[in-house]
Amino acid sequence: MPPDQPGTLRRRMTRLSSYFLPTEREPPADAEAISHKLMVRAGLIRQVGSGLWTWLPAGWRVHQRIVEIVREEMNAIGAHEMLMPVLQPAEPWRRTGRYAIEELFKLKDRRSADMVLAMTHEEIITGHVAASVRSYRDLPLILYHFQVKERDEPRPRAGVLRTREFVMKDSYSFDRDREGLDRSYAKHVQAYDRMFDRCGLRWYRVEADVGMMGGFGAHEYMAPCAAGENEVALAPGYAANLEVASADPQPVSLPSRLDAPEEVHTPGMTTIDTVASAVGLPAGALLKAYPVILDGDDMRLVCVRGDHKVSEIKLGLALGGGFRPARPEEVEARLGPPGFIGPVGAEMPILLDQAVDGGAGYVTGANRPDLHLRGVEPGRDFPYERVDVRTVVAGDTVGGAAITIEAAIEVGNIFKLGTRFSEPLGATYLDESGREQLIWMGSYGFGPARAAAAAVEQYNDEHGIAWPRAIAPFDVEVVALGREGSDERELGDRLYRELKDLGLAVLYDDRDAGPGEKFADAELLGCPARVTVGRRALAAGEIEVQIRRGRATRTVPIEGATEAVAELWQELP
RNA sequence: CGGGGCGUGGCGAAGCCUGGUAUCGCACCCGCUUUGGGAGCGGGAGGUCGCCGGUUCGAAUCCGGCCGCCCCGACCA
Repeated sequence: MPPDQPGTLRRRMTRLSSYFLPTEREPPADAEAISHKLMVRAGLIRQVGSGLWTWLPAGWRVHQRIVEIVREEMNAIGAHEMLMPVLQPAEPWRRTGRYAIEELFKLKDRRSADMVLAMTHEEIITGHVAASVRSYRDLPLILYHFQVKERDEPRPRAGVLRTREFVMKDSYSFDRDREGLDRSYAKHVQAYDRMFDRCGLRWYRVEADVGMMGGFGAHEYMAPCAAGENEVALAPGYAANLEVASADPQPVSLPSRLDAPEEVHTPGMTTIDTVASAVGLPAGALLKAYPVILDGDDMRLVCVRGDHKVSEIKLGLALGGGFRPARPEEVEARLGPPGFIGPVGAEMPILLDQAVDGGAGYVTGANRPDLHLRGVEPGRDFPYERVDVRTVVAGDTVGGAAITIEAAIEVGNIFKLGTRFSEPLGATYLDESGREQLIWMGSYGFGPARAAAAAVEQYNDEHGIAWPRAIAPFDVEVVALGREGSDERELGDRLYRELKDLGLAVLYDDRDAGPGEKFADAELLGCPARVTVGRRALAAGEIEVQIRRGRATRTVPIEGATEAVAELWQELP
């Protein structure tokens, strides 16, 4: 799909009477997310199947405006646009080990060769670079494309927020070493910050999990909104995905020390809450024991404060590998009855979360039925290794400031891959001394569809969407009241032409519909400014301009109205 | 993958329990009226009730199987 060049979008005739903008009065019955409801109602998107969406003309204009912003910022950091196929041979995916990914669509061609539908393009781009880059003189490089991604998602949801097919801008950086990668990464940070600013989104750049791909660092760009699938932990100067966030815990009042642990009878009390109220202490004065089995079949006992939860992501990072929770029979065999386990006497390495105070007495399971221990001191009563594995909670502090937790949707991510792909695919170069070296890579994604949906999530009211100026389907919607041939229509026609000539993208509602319907449709679609030409104002020598966000209206003299509207538009958010 | 729900003209719903000629609102078409907040009156078109099978004189309705879609969780390279 060739992009619209600046200008061509704007010269096109866009009269609503002959445009395909099917609005709906009611949202689809199965829609939950605001962006899902509004984008369907406003005639921007339509569903084809689970996680499969068509972009209708007005919706595609939004998409393409975002694409153009992204393209400009990528070009500004010296990246080169290209295009790679979605349908690919399976072979390079086998080489990188990604053929096993369940989300990867797999198929066979007519000669029964294994093929895949790409979910990203590391394999192919790295193959090209491996084949053509020979020397350190060829580096660094940043290459990118806008291409469809296919992912067999277990659960598509919320309109275009999580789909099985979507366009992504993916770029890939190639450098000779780690420092070079850091520089390419920094360029992307700069470009991405600008992209999201220009799209008019509220966003955060947060520290992210590097996931199963390993890697040397990653950030996610998160747009806060109710329909978001992620949570971000925020404090002044701090932003992280909740999955990996770290913070100082809130204090908990602990009982005075004991010389040695004492048994407490706790019949049938297998939960933190029941034990806490039985001993008359806050949940944070208890230790929660979480037994896990490592990939090598070894067992570890992870302990966090009773009022905290283990973050499986952080635990995975701390363990440096895969793990699973121990099954009840494994707990029974190696520790004690589930519900009454604890670190004292446990014959396995113990990982103690750093929120647990070292020199104080905690209540823990006794590894015997119906018994807990009080006054248990880490170090004195059991050996441990310090880890940071808990999920932070709102009210914890970073640098003394309390964090808040907000739902957000991931709209972009940037990732230091290192040599994860260059190694299996043989992407190397010769350095100055003629030695073969692996290329250091980064990969960077941006989802225009998600950015569009996030904008709808962030900017809407009971009447519909209120687009940021930069990505609205049209800059101005002209609503002419009255019928064909009336003075209102005549002036509407004129304003439409003049606004277009000034370079604005204008949608002109020239339908033979009532005023209520026109206003309702205009506010649903959400162009940043609406120009109304009606008899009332016409008689006074004025037209009316409504700013969509906030819905404030003002009148403008007909004389010089076009310039006034264009000036006003420049100042919109 | 676990749990829950839904499938009836373009959209939203009722009817299903208790089997008997498919209903309502909006949208659509024609005519007249109406034009600053989703208009009024009159006339009209449009549905294999997701699919297949079974029970029955008769199935949107009861039974079985399948398909599709949504939500929560798990997952999300």
